[in-house]
Amino acid sequence: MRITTWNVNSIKQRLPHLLGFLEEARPDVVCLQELKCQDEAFPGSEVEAAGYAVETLGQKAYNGVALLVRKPLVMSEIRRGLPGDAEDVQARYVEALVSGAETAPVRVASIYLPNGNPVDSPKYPYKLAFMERLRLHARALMADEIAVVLAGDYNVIPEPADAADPEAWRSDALFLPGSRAAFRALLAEGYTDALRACDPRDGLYTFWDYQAGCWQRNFGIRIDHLLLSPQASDRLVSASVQKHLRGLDKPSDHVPVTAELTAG
DNA sequence: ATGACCTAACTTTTAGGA
Repeated sequence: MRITTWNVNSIKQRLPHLLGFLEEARPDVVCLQELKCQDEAFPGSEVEAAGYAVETLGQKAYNGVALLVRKPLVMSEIRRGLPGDAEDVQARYVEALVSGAETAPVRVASIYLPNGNPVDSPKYPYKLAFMERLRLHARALMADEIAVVLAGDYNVIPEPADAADPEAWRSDALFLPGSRAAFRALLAEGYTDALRACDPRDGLYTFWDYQAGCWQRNFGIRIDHLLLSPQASDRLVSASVQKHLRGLDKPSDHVPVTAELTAG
């Protein structure tokens, strides 16, 4: 079972790339972030025609997340939004139980974690509060003792090895000690960083800014992650970054990251 | 030298992104 996370930076702009990726990679589950459209504007018929069922949590212009599962897999127990964020109107979390006849169930979440910049604005405490709500929910999900995959754009550079030039990010919300500590607190609940578990090398990046020739200079950072519960980690076969998509015309600034799990 | 993108929106300029 292949599970992909991808911040597409506008689903309308990226639909051709998404359809091409679905065809070439044939992932079983895709977690999308930054749809930048409302639910009714999501290109559901095109994605369904490609063989996928869809659950979205859209928002006009900003944010927006979705889950795609390849038929005949099905989604149930859909959750939109994290517990405790009733007053939070930003569309950043959608979760479902994914199951099939020959596949042990996996609970999958698509997460678009707040950026948090500028750090002296309310956006940074909002980021940390979101991460704390996520940690508490991640802990609660452990009680089910089933495979859980929390996938998305975390907007956190976990370690210096996850940036081409860590010094350039020293005072940025993506790399501040508080953001990194909150990410480690998620891991401390018992979750495994799938890509890092499979590949210890430096230079694994998932985002390159559009500006300043960052892609051409490989000035990247690793901020898109799949966190696996022990039951999911036991099934982990491989994880990889689909870097080639950043080189296409009109790319997203993020590329897909995929973890492969055994069927059961 | 200190710039260099991209996207959506009540678009000719701004806000947000990272």
